[in-house]
Amino acid sequence: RVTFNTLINGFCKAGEAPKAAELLQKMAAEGFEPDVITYNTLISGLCRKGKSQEARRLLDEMVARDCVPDLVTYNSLINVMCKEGKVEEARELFNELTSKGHEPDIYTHNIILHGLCKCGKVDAAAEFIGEMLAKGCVPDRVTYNVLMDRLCREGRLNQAMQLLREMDNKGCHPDYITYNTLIDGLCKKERVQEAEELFGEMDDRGITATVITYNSLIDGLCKVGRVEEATELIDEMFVKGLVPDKVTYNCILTAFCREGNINKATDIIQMMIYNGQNPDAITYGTLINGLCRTGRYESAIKILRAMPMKGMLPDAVAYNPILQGLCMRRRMREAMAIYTEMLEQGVAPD
RNA sequence: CCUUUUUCUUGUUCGC
Repeated sequence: RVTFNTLINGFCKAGEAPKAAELLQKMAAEGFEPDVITYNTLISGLCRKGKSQEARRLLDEMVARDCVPDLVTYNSLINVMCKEGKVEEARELFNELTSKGHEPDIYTHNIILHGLCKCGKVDAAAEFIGEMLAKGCVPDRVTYNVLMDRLCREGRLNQAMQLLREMDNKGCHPDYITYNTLIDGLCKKERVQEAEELFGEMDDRGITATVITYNSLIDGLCKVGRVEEATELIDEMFVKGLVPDKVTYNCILTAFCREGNINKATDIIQMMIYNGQNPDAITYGTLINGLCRTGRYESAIKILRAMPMKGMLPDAVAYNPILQGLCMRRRMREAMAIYTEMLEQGVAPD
């Protein structure tokens, strides 16, 4: 049974929920009863793919088979409710937990807190922390990370930085996500120099930078016009054994496209392919925008039409710059033709 | 540490 559970988990992590569900059938066929861990694994896997309906169906199935949902099951469900923006519903389930015989744990609290933060209910979040503390539920790294992320997004960077120091004082030491969150927050506010200082501090403390750390810094450097240095960080990543991903190249690509430097833009795309990272929908969307900014609508449309052949569906973001550019130049006939094409391709306008 | 749940990064949106 552990073997099956492990395999099911593997498929879920690889984003292959259907194969995982198949294994559930096989497992039963071989005479192994799925247990609560099997169901939890599948439910969280489905939740991660946003298939909350299927997840609920599995919950019913597990109950029908006399497999009692545990706190992990409920945490997954509460999480998917939050991800769908149904925080109120999530809180109801949270409140019902006790009557179901489970005390919400630190995971449950962090999930709700994150849900509240993400939909901007800062006051409710603050109140929730109060409840949490009153119950003797001690904030952990994740709690701090969630809070700091929210503070950063609200531009309250100094408060976020204070929390960083508070963590150390309370013996709840920051991890790479803490630093990634702050570095990104600083970069987004164009406080790149402070971000670089934190990057150094991270290194001093022996907290290893990740691809995401570099991506945040690279994006920050690009946004303040330090594209040259951003590009050099790619080399530094390789030196440290980190593999730049699509996001890394997309950040640099955005900078070149904003500059209207289509030559360098195509160079970076070549480099990404050479380094084993295939362009994604964002890469194309970025390039299309760059082409439009430089008036090259025909090229942009060509790229757009080539996307399906690469197995990618253009989205509204890929179409919008073309429409916008044509509209601004009063080329409405062409704009409407593209709009029609968009609808024909089944792309929803936004 | 080693079967399951929470936190971090990239593209579009007029003129002045």
